[in-house]
Amino acid sequence: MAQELAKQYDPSQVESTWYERWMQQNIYAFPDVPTKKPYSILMPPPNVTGMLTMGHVLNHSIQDLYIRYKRMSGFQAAWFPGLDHAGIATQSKVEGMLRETEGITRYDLGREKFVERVYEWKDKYGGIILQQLRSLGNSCDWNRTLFTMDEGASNAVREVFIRLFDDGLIYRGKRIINWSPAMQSAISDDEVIMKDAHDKMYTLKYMFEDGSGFMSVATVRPETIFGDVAVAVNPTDERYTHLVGKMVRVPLTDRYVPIIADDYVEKDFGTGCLKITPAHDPNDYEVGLRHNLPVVVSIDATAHLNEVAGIYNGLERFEARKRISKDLQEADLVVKIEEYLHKVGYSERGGEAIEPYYSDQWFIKMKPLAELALPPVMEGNIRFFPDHWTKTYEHWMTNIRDWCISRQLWWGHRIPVYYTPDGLYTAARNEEHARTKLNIGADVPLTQDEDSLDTWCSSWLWMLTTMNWLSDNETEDNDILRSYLPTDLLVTGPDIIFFWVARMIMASLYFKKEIPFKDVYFTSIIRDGDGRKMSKSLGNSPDPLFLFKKYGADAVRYTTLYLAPLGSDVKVNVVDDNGNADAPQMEFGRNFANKIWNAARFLMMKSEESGTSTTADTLSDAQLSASDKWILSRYHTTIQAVHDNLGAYKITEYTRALYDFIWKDFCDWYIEIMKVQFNQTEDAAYRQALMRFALNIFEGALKLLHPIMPFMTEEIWHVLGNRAETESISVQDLPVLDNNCISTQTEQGFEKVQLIIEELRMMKSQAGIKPSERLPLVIKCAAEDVEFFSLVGNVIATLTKNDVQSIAADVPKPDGALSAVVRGIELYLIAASAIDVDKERERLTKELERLQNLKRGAENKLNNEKFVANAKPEIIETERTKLNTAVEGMAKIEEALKSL
RNA sequence: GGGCGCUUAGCUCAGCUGGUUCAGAGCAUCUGCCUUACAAGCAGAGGGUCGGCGGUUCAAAUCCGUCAGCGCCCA
Repeated sequence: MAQELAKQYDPSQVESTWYERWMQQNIYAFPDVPTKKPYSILMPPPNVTGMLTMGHVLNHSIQDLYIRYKRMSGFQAAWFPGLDHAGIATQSKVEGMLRETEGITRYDLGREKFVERVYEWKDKYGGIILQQLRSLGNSCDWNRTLFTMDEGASNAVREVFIRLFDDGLIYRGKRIINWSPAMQSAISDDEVIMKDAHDKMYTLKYMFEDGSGFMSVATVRPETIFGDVAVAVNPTDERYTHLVGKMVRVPLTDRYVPIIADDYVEKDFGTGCLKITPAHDPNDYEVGLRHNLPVVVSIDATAHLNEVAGIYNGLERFEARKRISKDLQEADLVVKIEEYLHKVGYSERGGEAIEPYYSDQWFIKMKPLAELALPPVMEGNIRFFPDHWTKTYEHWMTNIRDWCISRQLWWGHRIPVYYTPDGLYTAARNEEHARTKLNIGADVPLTQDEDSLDTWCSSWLWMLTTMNWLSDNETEDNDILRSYLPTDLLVTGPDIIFFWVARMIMASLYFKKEIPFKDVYFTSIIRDGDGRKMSKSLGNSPDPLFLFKKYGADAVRYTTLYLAPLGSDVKVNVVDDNGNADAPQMEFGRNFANKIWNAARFLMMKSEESGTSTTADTLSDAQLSASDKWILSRYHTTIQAVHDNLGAYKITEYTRALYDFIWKDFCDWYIEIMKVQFNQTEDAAYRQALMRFALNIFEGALKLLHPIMPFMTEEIWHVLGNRAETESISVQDLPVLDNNCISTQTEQGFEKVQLIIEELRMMKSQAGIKPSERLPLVIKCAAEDVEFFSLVGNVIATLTKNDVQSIAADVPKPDGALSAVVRGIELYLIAASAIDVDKERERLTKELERLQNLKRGAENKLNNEKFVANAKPEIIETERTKLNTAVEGMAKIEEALKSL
């Protein structure tokens, strides 16, 4: 214990050292067959696209908190880590990098070379991310790290495709899908972000075939007129019913299209006439299907107009809009142009406007899966925290739409479908398998589908692939699955409730007939000072590593969880620090860490002074002072609070309970009292026992705090106990709750002592007397309390820097003294010089007013018959006590005022 | 248009299964302290009619309704 501790806590050295030792000891690995009751968590795999954000810090801190908490509660803690290949996001990053650094596109490299380059990227950034997660302190079993493109995971993805195909749940078809022109790929509905757009509403003239005038048709996309196949009106719209069946001419063309009637058209919208362009609008597509209309594609995959557009062939869509708008006006085919605010879909990745695109894609039929996945959540077998997300989940599941899973990307799992030249196709593991399924010979050439699968086609199997399900194409069950599925907790952001959470529930139930997890904790969304969500794309998140370096990972973890309540977003102010985004609120956690560090320094110093040892006896029951009993009661109350709050996922409450106990109760009060107790005797055995007592509580508090501040608690636990490097606090048991130690009576008694001390300090402060000026103190209390206050008198005197003159039931009020009444106890401080009578009168009058209000409030209640009749007895009793103490106190203060 | 959430001190947020002297914490501000654990600290102080209105109740920051503002999700 001879180690010198710095005055200020320096996390940098401590954190890296301990993480390395934990890894060397391999203490976070877990066996396939648990030796204890298992508790498992699936880590949502971070993307390999770049750096982590504050959101990851929050999410991973919560997971690590629960894993460590359960590990210290006697469970086999099993945290499965991994990384996600993030198809579209990663491919776009790598393409961007190639464009900027080498001026080339993926087509210049070809598929194979391009994928090699993406793997290089993945190795680099995946490595960085894993390093960041280590810096955070994650106690997962890294030996089990799974990458979604690993062979085992890929096998499962392929097998799942084949099964769903064979079960008739996967189909291929021409549909309108969301097309990202930048990525040259389909994207799912969930990857489209709707944003307000200021556009123009054009009302165009569609001339009648017989020359009898025109229909006014409103559109925001005049560039799509070449794909028009009809003009639709509402069947109940009397303005137009007589026109249904007539033909009108598409502006700027020689084509005529019919006027049709369809419910989809809103009479009040625009002119009530809608142009129908099935190839370029999903709603129009549905209308087209109902009326057997052709699909005319006029915009190609690169968002340029095609040959159908005649002289506009080859123009980019927005350029075309300008040209066509101008030409329409010159041809007198425009009725009016108005400003129009509406929602437009943009690609989550590329950021460009989505182009609805008519093309061949692969889909999963979602309805049968949704029917499986809804009941467990509605019936509470899977619980959401906060609970209100179940409504969102229910709505999505009951309005489910088929999932477009094909992506025209090179980075991802290639679709395992093989085609013959005759157009036969099937899903298979390989060509041989496909030939068997198609019953064709080796001479028939086969080609594999060029497209890749949506990234979530691997993520939705995460609870299975992390446990090696079908990793060899065949093994349906194994020790890991039997032991750890369903997992206990999933921690994730509510923004991926559909992408991921819902689909995992579907996949788990469909393929394994088992729920994937029991509890789902939806984290807060972290926003910057302006309320914007922190994200990689916005670049408004501080770099976690910068924050770790400046404040310590423990401090960042602690502050983040302290700030992030269940169920609502959290704002973190971001300021600039020499070019780095900084979050000054993290000082809160850093200061807390420093406080704990210094408490440890103090305890160590006194331990050495007393010569106590880890094996020394603690205080006997008979030796416990009122203060000792009080801190013991607070300590066990805190243990209870930790379990209650973590059990209810009230993480913020957990952080507050520990903050209050350690800083307020232990440091502000108990340590100061300990000093008094330590110094008032020379008894070495008592001093050692006292230190042992305090150390036991402090080490217990460290254990309770370890799940959220793993590094610092480990360091201090070693220093205080002089423990070997191979030991770890993270595999110790949490302190055991003893309800016998919790006493409201003890706590209330001590509360009086606290109030008296605070009152005495305030009396000096307000009278302008220096805190350090020692004054004689007289305490006048009820006879039965004299003994109690005599025992704590020294504490009161020392903590207020006064000297006890007398503690008795019947002392006369000293002359020229400052006086106060606290809970019926009279306090007198005998000032050396004349007291300021005006100030004293002011202070006493203020207190008198406060008591008068208290008295009035209590009286009003007690005089109210209905209150006395309805309120719970203990509430009534409290009001009576309140009234009595107020009346008593007032009498004493009035007396004091008179004698001034 | 439908659904969900938020609004408490200058700032960031607790408290909200209604009642313990309940209006709190941290930061910021002001005053005094380098008291041998800690100035990243200690001791004190000021600061809010708990978004507006209405209701239920003996009792509302807490429950209900409504309005306003902000945010998110889905059409």
